Amino acid sequence: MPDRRPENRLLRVAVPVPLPRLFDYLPADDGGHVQVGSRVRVPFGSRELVGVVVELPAIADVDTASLKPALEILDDQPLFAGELFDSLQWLGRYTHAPIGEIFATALPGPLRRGEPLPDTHDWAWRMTAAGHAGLADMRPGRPRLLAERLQGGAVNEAYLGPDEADQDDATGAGAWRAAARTLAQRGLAERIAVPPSQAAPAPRQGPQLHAEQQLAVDAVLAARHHFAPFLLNGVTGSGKTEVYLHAIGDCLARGKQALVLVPEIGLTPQLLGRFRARLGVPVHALHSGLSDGERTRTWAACLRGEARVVVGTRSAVFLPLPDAGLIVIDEEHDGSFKQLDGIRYHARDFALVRARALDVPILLGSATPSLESLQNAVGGRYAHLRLTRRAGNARPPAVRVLDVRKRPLQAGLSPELLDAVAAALDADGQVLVFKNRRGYAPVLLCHDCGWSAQCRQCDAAMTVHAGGRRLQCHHCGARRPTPNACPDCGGLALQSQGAGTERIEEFLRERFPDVPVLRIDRGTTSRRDALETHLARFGDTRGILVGTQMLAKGHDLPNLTLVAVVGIDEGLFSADFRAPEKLAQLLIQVAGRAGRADRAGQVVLQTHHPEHPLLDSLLNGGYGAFASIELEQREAAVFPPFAHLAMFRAEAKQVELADAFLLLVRRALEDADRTLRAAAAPALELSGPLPAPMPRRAGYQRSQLLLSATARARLHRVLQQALPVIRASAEARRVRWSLDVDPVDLY
DNA sequence: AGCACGCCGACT
DNA sequence: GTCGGCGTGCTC
Repeated sequence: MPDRRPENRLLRVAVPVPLPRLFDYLPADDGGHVQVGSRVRVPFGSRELVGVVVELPAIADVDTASLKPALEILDDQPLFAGELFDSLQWLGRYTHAPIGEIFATALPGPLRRGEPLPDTHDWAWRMTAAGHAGLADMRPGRPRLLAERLQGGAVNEAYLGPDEADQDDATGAGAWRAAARTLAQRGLAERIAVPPSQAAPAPRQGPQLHAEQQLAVDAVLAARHHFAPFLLNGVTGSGKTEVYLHAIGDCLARGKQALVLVPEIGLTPQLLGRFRARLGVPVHALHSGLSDGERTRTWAACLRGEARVVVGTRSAVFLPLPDAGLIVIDEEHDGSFKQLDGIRYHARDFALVRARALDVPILLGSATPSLESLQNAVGGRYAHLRLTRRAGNARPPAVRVLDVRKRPLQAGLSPELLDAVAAALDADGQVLVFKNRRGYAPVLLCHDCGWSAQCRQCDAAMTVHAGGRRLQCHHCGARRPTPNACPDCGGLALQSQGAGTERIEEFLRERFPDVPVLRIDRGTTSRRDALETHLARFGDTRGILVGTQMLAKGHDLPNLTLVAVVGIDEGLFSADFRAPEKLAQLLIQVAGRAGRADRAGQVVLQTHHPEHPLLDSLLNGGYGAFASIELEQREAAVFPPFAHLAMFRAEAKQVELADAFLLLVRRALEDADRTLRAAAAPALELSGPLPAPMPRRAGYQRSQLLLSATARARLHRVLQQALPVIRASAEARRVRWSLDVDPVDLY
């Protein structure tokens, strides 16, 4: 039996600094009892930091001469225990990130700074004695309705309305809370702290499941006691959420916690309202719009097992789940699950690791699954559940491809597209003009014949550099000057892609002066709730919406009869191997916005490449057909999911410094790979240093180096061996650099 | 990452 | 004569 007495134990602490090692401390003078997973305040150089205890080595085993004592034990119960502690260790090894930074990113700000775990009581309202006496004299109205309800006993603040479905509905919860405050001002009611709700869930009956949904639910319930990954592949409108609700309801009935991850844009009040109304337990939301205090209380409520259901965005994957029973990832293909800075984790992938460690089922839902997940389903690693039927009678929209080669374009819009817009407006419909301009590097395109500049050595488009004067390949680095005329047809209509949404909006305003034109993009809609507000004001009247990604999902637009998609050609010929997948997902999603049960919608795709295989497979065989062709191409080209990638990025004031660092990285990786080659298996492929998609940003020159390996284990071993050399180099300190395992955006 | 220590230019 | 530039070294 090891000696566990605290006075004979050191604290081995993970400190939030970018150093890949742990630091030992003598026990704190206060002698507080420490456990692995608790936070401690420690001296570090000339400052104080909050770290996490990861080991309690015996004093006898360590040279204590240079050790300082810890200052304060911050938790008497560990914040990271069991599964979460282990899974975070795994994440550290997988991302090759310092463990101290991993723990720090897993915690909400206040806990990271050392504040105590907050109370997690609920608030309730109850009548005062004066209230009971005064009820009879009250005038009719909302306050009186509420007072009558409170007569029956205190009511949790989350359930003030007459109907639980009202919660968080702007007019619902807000108005009832106002009524409660009115009562309080008159001394008729008071707000009291109550222990968190322990009530058994009071779920409500949902609609009857159709046969496919029932099969899916049965499959999940049959596997509910163990780790089991499911891909729930359901077309738009097929009722995936109903399947989630049944699985979650079962999880709650077993007294377990459920975690639901949704994309940033997917966490709407409507979704929360639906969950709350149906599940009959408090549903916690976790997203970037919450205050530090709210996030921290939710974290604490999870740790204490009080929160039974949490719906959250990416960072919710770090919540402690002592009683986990189920994890759901909605829209699993969505790019917002990947964190792009700091610890570059993928919430979907980490959730899978956690589900395995927790030994619970995990449900990945999407109408347009990622090729990674599809491949896992095809390979039998995930059970593949399909929902092919649309609920109700909703018909899929009619899709028309418009060939715009040699057509006169105004603000990038063809006359035929404008005719379709006019017709839809004449029929009192709403029109969405969707401009796809998602971070693709600019490619060169001939407007006359559709030719685009391709690299001679790679199967990829070249990107436009140096203000349009040069073409460069991001795969091999090849360069050549931009041609003056199209090499195919001799035309002079070469253009690098793109009229922006502002230009389109301006043009449409002039062209259709008598209807409202609303532009929705990052520029007009930076605040979180601004989208809802804008769309609410736009209403159901005839008019035109112009926008990008943000309009691809979310808010229902029942009067939307025409979706016009422009600017897809850069996606068809992007240098990014993931561009076709993203474009196909986007097209399916945007198209799904048109039309309702009673009125079929219309989708118009404007392109220079009406015969492109992507459009052909998508239009004729749907996403499934597209995906199987695309998977074959990925396999042939040895791209994910048939290869595993990692990306080093570097930026510096001078390109030379960034490139010098990446060259050192390259050499270190090649050395490491050579020493491992005895272990057989094909070698690592390296490409770079190459200029990053936006080669200059904020005065910094940015370069990147891509690694690719067919065996994941090899990729990790090479990184593990090379990283100490890389970190210790003088070059590393002259640049800002990062390593991204499983990068999603290469260009 | 911070922060301290340390050795070279334009200012009270 | 000093204030401050950022190179480089270290953090239990």
